[in-house]
Amino acid sequence: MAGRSHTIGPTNMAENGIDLETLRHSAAHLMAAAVCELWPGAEYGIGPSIEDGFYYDFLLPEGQRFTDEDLPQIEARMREIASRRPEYLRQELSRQQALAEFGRREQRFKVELIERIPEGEVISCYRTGDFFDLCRGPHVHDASEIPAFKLLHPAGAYWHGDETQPMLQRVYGTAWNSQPELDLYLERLEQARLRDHRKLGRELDLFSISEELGPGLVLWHPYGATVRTVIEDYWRQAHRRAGYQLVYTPHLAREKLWETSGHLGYFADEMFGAMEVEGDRYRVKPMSCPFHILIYKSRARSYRELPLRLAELASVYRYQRSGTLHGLLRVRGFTQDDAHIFCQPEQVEEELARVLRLVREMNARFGFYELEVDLSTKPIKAVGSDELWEQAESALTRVLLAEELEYKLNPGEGAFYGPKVDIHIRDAMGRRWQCATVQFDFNEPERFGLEYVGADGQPHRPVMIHRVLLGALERFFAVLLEHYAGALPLWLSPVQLQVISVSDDQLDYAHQVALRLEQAGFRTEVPDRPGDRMGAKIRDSELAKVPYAAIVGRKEVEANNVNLRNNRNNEQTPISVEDLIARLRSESGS
RNA sequence: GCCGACGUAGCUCAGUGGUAGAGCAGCGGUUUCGUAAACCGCUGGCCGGGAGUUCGAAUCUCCCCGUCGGCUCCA
Repeated sequence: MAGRSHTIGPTNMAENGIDLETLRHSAAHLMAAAVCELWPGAEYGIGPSIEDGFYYDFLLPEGQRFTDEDLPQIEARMREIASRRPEYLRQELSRQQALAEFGRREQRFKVELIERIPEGEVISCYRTGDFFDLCRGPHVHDASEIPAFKLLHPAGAYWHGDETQPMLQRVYGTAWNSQPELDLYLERLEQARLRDHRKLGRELDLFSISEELGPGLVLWHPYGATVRTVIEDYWRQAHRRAGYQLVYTPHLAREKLWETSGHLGYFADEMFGAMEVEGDRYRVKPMSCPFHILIYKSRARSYRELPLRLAELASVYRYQRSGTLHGLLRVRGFTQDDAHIFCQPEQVEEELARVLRLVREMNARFGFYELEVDLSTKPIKAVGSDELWEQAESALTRVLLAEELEYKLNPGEGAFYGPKVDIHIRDAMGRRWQCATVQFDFNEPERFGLEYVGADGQPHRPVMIHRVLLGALERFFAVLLEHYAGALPLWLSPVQLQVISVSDDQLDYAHQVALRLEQAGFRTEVPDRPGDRMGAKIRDSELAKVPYAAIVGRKEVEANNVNLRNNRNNEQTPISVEDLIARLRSESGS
């Protein structure tokens, strides 16, 4: 899950005990040993340790599949094997020996793996009881050294992750150095479940996805739409400040446009089908770049007006396979905070630096301070000259260094049309999310024949940079919700304050107070369901994660003030409405 | 799309072949109350959809749709 590579537990550091990677890898072997005993003739693929656990892939005889009920049985067999304390015995084999050994055992996946091992590399295997596996190691001494493990869920997984390959049966598990650590991890999984944006979205009445509407299409309810509007307003303001010009473009275009851009060639699988209009074919847009390019091309451009930064909150539609949809994190219709920067080659570094600064500023505003950067470079199949790539990659590297952003290099992982920088944020649970991405594009300026007139009076080709900062509003909203567990900061809360009357007698006063707050620009509600007691209203207010309640009873009416209740820490303060407004202003940064 | 699981009231869930249930929410009434739930009553379901087995299906079988956990891909 690129957008959701969850790390739930503490990092994989062994505080006391065995290195967790070793431990988990050994647990994977133990599980494979158990599976091979229970399903004789099972073939095994790979079984690595992963963040928070391990898995192992199997091909069971006669196309059998694991079900949830199988897991306790496998786990019991693992414990039984572990109680015999089999040692993990290392053995180095020659290529021929290894091929013969796994050939004899009819382990075709292992044979394939051995064939892929480069000449001259040591081929090592590990034996655990009757289980024999190709493996680099290292491992624990014996199976009793795995103090705490649990199998989590079965899943299907293609061999080498390739759909054309057979689908293997994967079992995920987790292993820790002690039972309390395992318990803590399971508890964190439960915590993550509680702050799942899909659950919060329903409970807080923020959004829904309706089967009648269609999978992967989002309905933003009034509260959710309010948050989105706040995000959008801030975004527009920040972009205008940063020198962007805002544009709007349609949701449809002639299919021909996507031929020109090249999207039909390599992106057709993700585009919704064509519709016929007056003999012409139209497509719903999966991205906005061609539209922004057409704005650029609508007249001759001078070097004097570059960089031209066109930005749009653009709703796009992409056909995602049904199995990949996931709440707001993976949808078919979403809104990118898209922008395209057209500039002269020598302006590239400055533009990149500005984008990165804007990424920092915006993420910080939303409460994300930790950024992790991936730089992906030229893949084997690519357009554009080596020289262009070289320039762009070195510009990216220089800017990352200058901005003091540490980055991870992913050689060959760039898009075919240009190198890219992906920026990940870490949320409150330590999970990593990709939101912002900056990509060079050597393809489209060429295809659309973009030009500007330079100081020399000659036509030149501009450099084009695609970038999103929040990514998609849907996904970003989901990340925000999970980050704050639904308790959004004051400036983002759909309802910032509720005025709660002690009895119905103070309702008039409550409405007067609310009116003053609304006039001061705060989103305010007065709960007035007849018969509800103050306690019930406070409870509802807390459950709705409204940051503040202003309690008004007889005392407050008399003193012409309110009793401010911080719903998040139950702090109570008598305060005048003027002071309350000042306080809310300062907290919300407005 | 593929593998597995699941789908009962708006929500959370009970109900394994014999008349569809609970709590919360909603609605009506009574209560006017000081920091997380007042009380009484009522409404609400083609048991995801379709086909089949059966005297009889929420329950068993098959197909479809959707959701969830993965694989792949990505904002």
